Amino acid sequence: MAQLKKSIEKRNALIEATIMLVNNSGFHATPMSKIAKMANVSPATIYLYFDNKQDLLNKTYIQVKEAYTKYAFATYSTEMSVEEGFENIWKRIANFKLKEVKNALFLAQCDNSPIIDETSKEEGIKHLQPLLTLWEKGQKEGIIKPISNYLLYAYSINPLSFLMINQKKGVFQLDNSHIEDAYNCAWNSIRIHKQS
Amino acid sequence: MAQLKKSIEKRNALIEATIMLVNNSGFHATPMSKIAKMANVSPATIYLYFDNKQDLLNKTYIQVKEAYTKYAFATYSTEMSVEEGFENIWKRIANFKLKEVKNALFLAQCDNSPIIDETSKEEGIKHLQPLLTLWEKGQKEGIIKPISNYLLYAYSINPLSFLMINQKKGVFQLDNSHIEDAYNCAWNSIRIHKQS
DNA sequence: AATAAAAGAATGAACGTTCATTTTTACGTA
DNA sequence: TACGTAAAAATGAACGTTCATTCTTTTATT
Repeated sequence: MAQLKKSIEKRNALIEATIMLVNNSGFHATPMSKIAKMANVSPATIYLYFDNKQDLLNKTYIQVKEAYTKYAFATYSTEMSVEEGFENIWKRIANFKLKEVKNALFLAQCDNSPIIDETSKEEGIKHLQPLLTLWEKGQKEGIIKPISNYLLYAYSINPLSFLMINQKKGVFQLDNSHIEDAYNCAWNSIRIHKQS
Repeated sequence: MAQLKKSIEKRNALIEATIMLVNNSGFHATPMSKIAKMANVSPATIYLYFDNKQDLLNKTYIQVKEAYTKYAFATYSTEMSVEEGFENIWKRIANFKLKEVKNALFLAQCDNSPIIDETSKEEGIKHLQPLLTLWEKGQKEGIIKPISNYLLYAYSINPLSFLMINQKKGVFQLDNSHIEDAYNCAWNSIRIHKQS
């Protein structure tokens, strides 16, 4: 791989095209030639920026995942209370999925299939730490259920991916009132309820 | 396609092989030749049972989905109360995912990617009706939140798929105590809480 | 003019599917 | 029961296409 000069635009066009085409057809059903065409580039040019097709996918995944986590925590501060902090992070994540549908769909598909190298996936998960720390704090304070992080994530964050996918199909609209309902589901599923 | 006689075994072997290989590599990365080899059959033989590769995948999907929904509702009766009925169905679903890991993973991957025809997916969803009816009843009784079916599903049922996938990776173990925790998350997320 | 970037055509491997042939099964006849 | 035969089922090799990647040439940059 050579030094890239004025070519960041081209690299971005390639990543953009990859996202679009993978969303619509899946990775293996998307030929390099199509990616090249959509990015207005020769197929050979892709190989100036990426080692091969798998590398293109991995790098795309990591880049999108980083943008996602960066967005998720942009307005969060560790000074916030547990409930306030959770609501803040959750709504940022929901917002990302509303605004950046393409990117969110791409992540959902990658996370649910074996097309991404396991090492690239780990690379992408790293930045989730602030949320895990917040949960830990909430558990110490008796606000969050004392259960595995995987369960907390499965019930409070992951459902948004499912809603995304169904929104894409057009059978469901994830508008602002639904977002509020969804937030209540998420929060109710992980918070501790006073005994009845 | 001709009449199939003693060949149900062969058909099943093909479907079984498809599930295994798609789970491990994804659909497009699984050549027909490998499916044939794993089923101890010639590649050409596949075409006696299925029209083409896509048809093989669709039929596999529908068959597994039907087994799944049949299992899910096997012990449910409409006489049950809403909470009882929900717990019954939920735990059957969880159980299916514990016992039939291969099948559950296969469904999760198909449901989250564009590899299955939309018509086949609709075919697979049809059998979920009893759960939707139960929710409707619960909403009338003021027990279940008055929100979209998609939200109810996203928060109470879909998280199990995520937990599945992470179990397969070996980073999480979905044992009986986790199941109980997960059930509480699910139920808390969709039931109406008394005002605080 | 020299070097880097990009292009398009070429290459070779892999794959889905089909074809020509062989093997197995079913069954009527002796 | 044993045999012969026609249909069904199954096979392995072959075909044609697609695709990732590389090679050679052209274009842009310094």
